[in-house]
Amino acid sequence: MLGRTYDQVCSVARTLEIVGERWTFLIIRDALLDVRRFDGFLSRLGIARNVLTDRLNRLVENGILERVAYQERPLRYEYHLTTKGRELAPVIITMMEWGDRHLADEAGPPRIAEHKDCAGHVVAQLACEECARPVPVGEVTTRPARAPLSGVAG
Amino acid sequence: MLGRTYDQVCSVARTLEIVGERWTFLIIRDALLDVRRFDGFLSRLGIARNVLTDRLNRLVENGILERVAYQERPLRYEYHLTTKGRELAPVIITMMEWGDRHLADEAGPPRIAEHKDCAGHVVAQLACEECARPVPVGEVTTRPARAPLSGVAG
DNA sequence: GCCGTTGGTCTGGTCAAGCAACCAATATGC
DNA sequence: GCATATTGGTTGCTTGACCAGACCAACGGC
Repeated sequence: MLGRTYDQVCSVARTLEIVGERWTFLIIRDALLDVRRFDGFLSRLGIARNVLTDRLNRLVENGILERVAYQERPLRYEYHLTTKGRELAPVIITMMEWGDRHLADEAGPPRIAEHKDCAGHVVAQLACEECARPVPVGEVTTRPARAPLSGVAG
Repeated sequence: MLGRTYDQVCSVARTLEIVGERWTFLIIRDALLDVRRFDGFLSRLGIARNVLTDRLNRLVENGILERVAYQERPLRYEYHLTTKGRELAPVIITMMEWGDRHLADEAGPPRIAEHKDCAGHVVAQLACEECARPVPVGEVTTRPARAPLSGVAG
């Protein structure tokens, strides 16, 4: 992120180095809503052109987006989410839910997640593979998975 | 975020305005690991002191952290997560999982989430309230929840 | 009275973000 | 053939965020 990195042995820090820059999450959010072209991102986000260029390039470099030609003469590309990129949807939906719960205005949530198959409401949750039940935030801890090499971060 | 805001009717954008700045997610990650003092964050993160001051103040203003005095003379505060702040844990765990899946090195994930009660492995997942089943990323859409006022964002 | 601890503030330089102008390849209208 | 529009950028300048390090302040211990 920002050229300098967080430089930590931590999957959260590593993830943020790729998607933690300003605008990046919103670009991915829009890509999940089927925005694909430079102009589309530009007009929806109100981002500076050079910054958008930079973010799209970085996302392509990191395998979140891929460039797909949609016409020759002039050669033009669309930016499509890869599988790796689409797998960021749970992160975004989880943020959306938190925002809905804590930052919504009177009108309620602007947008809701839905199950394609049955139109049911989709929620993000933590689940225990042992108990096979949803786990409330208060019941989660984390622990180091391997011998702590440097003792830093997690 | 950055003084200017994303200015969108979108819970993701609103959330990012509060926690989307550089370092903020890592501060919350550390707070979830029971780091509470200025020096603690400072030494674990390698963040500039003035930036840490700024981020802690913003998190307190936004009700993610609260200042709790732990001694008088000199008056010293710890920074504790509020409930609102602790509810960001699913966001961070979801990012951690994505990083584990896509960015881990040979040694595997540095840290894993665990259910306090049964020591089972905790995973983040999307679930349908209708089907009461986990929902794969490919089966989720979002739709506007109210009449689209401006037609922008979600 | 001096050092160490904790939690900052201040300063000055670097680098990212924002904005507007410009560029390039092509299609379209006349 | 020339002007104009469309799409997707690049360039250059300005502003402002981030960084490192110095400094400050309140106190405890010796």
